Amino acid sequence: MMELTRKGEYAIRGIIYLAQQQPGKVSLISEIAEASGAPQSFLAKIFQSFAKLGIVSSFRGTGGGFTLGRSPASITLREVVEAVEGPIIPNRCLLDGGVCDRGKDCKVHPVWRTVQTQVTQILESVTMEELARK
Amino acid sequence: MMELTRKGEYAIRGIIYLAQQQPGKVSLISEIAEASGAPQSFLAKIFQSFAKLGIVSSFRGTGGGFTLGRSPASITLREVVEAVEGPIIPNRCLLDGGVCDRGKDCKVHPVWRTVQTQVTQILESVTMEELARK
DNA sequence: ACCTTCAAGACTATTTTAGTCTTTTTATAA
DNA sequence: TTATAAAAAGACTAAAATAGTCTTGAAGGT
Repeated sequence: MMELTRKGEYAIRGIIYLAQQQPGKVSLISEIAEASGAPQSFLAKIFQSFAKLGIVSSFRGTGGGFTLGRSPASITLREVVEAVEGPIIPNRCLLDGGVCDRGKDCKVHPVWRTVQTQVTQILESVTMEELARK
Repeated sequence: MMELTRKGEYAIRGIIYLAQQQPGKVSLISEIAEASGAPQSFLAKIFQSFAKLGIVSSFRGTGGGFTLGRSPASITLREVVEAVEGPIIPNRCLLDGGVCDRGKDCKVHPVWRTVQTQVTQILESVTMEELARK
């Protein structure tokens, strides 16, 4: 239960790789893919969505590739995970402000809310800067 | 991310329904299914596995059905969830004692370990007795 | 012009989820 | 002892999510 997908793993490894490079250094997707053990074209898709979110910056043509879009210290694990896996929602009831069709006296609801809060906090507290340290 | 499946939801609702009945009262699967809004034959499968684990007791023939296998206070949400969804493992690396192919210097590993511990503790601390109260 | 690199979108295979249906076993009751 | 009532077991199916691949296009560099 609650398993990160391969997509999520590749995403994290790829971003950490970028965070470990010298600031401003542009890395090819082929290079990132090899370093993180991810299929290149799959990782390319992931990084495309990161580029849209500003987590990475992309450059085309000769000498192109990817760099981090912001400082490693400002990118949290939560942001990376949610970018590829969607929001952290342990239960459908927690969608849309948490209105559950099972009524207000559902005792399970607040438990999942707690899980959601805790997990979010843990992932929020970890930055790429920390994860990049060797 | 980290979403409980329908199976998990049905399982929880079904067990709570049983926990709300008078101790010793036998409930038909058709009755539990209706009360919990689950497809009967699907819920039957779920309760079959619960019976094997001793979470519920089953009785065949006329007057048969299901009761809780133990006191509601001794059945935790964690037990119910893990019975249907498998162990709480946010990352593959945490399997088999936590040996990750990416080496010991993987900084992400302990984060997922923390998530695992926290979620497990939260679910462990909630019993069916509490959830059954109206 | 030509080459390099990412962007976008269509496509596919595998696995997981979410069930259904049929047959068998066990128990009760007439 | 036969009928009936229920769960157990197992085969089966449909839909969705995951985990990719492949082709073409667009942007930038030489």
